[in-house]
Amino acid sequence: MTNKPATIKDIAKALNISVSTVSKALHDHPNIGAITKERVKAVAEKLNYSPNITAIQFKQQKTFTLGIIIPTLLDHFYTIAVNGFEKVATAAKYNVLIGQNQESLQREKELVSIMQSNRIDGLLIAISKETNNMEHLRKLEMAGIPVVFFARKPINETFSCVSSDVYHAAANAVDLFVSRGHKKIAFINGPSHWATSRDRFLGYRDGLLKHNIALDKQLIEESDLDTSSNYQVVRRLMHLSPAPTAMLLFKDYLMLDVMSCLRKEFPTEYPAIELIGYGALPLFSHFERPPLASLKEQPYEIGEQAGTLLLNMIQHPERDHKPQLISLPCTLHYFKEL
Amino acid sequence: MTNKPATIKDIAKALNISVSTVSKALHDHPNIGAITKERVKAVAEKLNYSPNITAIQFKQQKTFTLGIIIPTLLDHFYTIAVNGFEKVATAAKYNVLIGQNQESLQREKELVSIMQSNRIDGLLIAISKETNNMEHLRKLEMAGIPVVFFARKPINETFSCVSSDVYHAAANAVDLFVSRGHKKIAFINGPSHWATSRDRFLGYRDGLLKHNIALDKQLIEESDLDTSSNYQVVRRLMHLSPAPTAMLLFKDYLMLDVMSCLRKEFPTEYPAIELIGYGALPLFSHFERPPLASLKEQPYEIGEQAGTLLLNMIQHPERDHKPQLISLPCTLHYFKEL
DNA sequence: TTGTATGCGTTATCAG
DNA sequence: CTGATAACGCATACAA
Repeated sequence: MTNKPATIKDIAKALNISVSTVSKALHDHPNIGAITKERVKAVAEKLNYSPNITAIQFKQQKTFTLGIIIPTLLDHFYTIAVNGFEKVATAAKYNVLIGQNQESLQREKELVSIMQSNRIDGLLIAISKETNNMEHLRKLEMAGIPVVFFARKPINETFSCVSSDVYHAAANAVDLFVSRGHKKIAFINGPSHWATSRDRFLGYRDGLLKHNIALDKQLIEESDLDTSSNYQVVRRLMHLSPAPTAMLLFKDYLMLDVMSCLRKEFPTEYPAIELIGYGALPLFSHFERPPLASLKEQPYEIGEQAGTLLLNMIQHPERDHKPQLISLPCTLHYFKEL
Repeated sequence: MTNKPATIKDIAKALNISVSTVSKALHDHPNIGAITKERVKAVAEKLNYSPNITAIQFKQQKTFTLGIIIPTLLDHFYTIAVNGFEKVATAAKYNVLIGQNQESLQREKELVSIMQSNRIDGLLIAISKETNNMEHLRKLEMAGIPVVFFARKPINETFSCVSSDVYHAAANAVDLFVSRGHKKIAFINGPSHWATSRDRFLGYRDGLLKHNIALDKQLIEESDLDTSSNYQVVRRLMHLSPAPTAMLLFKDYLMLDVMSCLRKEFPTEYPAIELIGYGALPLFSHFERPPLASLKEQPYEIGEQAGTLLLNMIQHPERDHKPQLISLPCTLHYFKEL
């Protein structure tokens, strides 16, 4: 049949009443008689009526849609965050539009523009590694669409952000390394313009300080998060003398590359080297020789809290929303028995 | 400032011309003068005009939005399929709404209903493992919204479906096992009401037949795809005498559980057992003791083709769209040198 | 070549 | 308690 969907007009006609009465009846408006309401609802049911959301969106100037932009759906940290975000969004009757920037600023701008013309009510974003300029996001804010960052945020940018407490996590990792006798603890960090990289570094530095270990710049590297760069960095570290006996890694995905590189290119040294990453990927449980540990983050909760923050900004635009920084604790997750 | 976004009205007022002229000018309508077009576009630019998509959607009775429902974003097969789907959707100027049924029929129905009231123009779906009844999807079709299945489809349902050619893949896997001397080849399948399970079985059966190996029902199991079920099934197989020396597995995620179970509970037998799954997960490249092989599927291409099919149905509703079954070849991907 | 008028489905305001 | 009507932004048939 593929009939056109029924509208309130059809209901009105069927009952010989006005559309406004129908509209009110369907919304249980107080000054509509109980009998009328019932009759309207019965006909609505019979005609298989379902409100035309596009009309409502248009009329209300609200889409009840939130955007979330992440680097890639292939990283479980982000997909889990999406799930947490969707939970609070759904609970508040909002839809979620997901976009992947694929670590490209260009793509990210396109996505923001598409989402803006789709009239999203708010945006949650983990910026691409290329994103060195926040114009496209400031523009959104100017247009009255709140923006919340998560996981990644440049130093000195005044947006709200929800992320992991990577500072204390790094310090804890150093504690563990030191307690296991390590002195040459290398650190491979992520992009240095991110606050979340800087905080990892500070935690690492203060952790070493606490144990009276001098900071050795040679042991600190920065990866741009692709495999060939990761291999390069490991080679550089392993050719130091003495080479590090432990490494703190920006992310578990980086740790995977580090492990592969060590296994293939430094097989004799590898067994003595201990590694700690961030993320605690479940796949390590399938490894026969897992890394020492990983700092387990809370992506689901990060998504939830970011969503709550965003909804709050949307639902109370009149309030003054100072940028907030929220960080959720990480826990050391051991893959080996100690 | 958070000014209201500019509309064509504003542009018209600024130039003292009519809205229809503006509308046409912006669309490069043939019978608008070149000078007028330029002036309109200049003002549009200056006012930072961006069309109100909600109004267009409402007016055109089309949302230019496609839905895709998958079991979970945590399975890379599906996220890659989403990417392929997004590619063709984006190229055709369509947006994509992603939903996860989390293997729940209940949730799937909710998603379909939400997407329907959001007036999606078409739906691509990999049904949940609980989905034994297609009412909610038939309803969509009745409402004129085309539906295409992918990866999973019940036997005997007349929907279009794009999936892997699992039949030949299974036969190839059996060939490889036999060439390596295996005679006791177990098979752990997925839900038996899916065509994609039945086809795997047929390929397995015909593969054995070709090599004159009798089908042994004891060697055939069905998993309901959760870890504890997977462990149970492996235990049952390993307690046969003689136990199988090779196993063909419905999916790589199942293979991961099989490997863990074998490693933990059958450590002496494990090294002699060879495994082949479906999917060729990249994570196996990080394993020191990877499985024998996996049947590499083409999720990206599956997403693309399903998207193309769907767009075709949307853009040419007048044509008669008989349900099509498309299957894309798998290739044997070896993790070990043979 | 440009302008005028209409309608898409809904809600809200106001009048009865 | 119910009804008539305007308005949201845009595209388009039709008029000028």
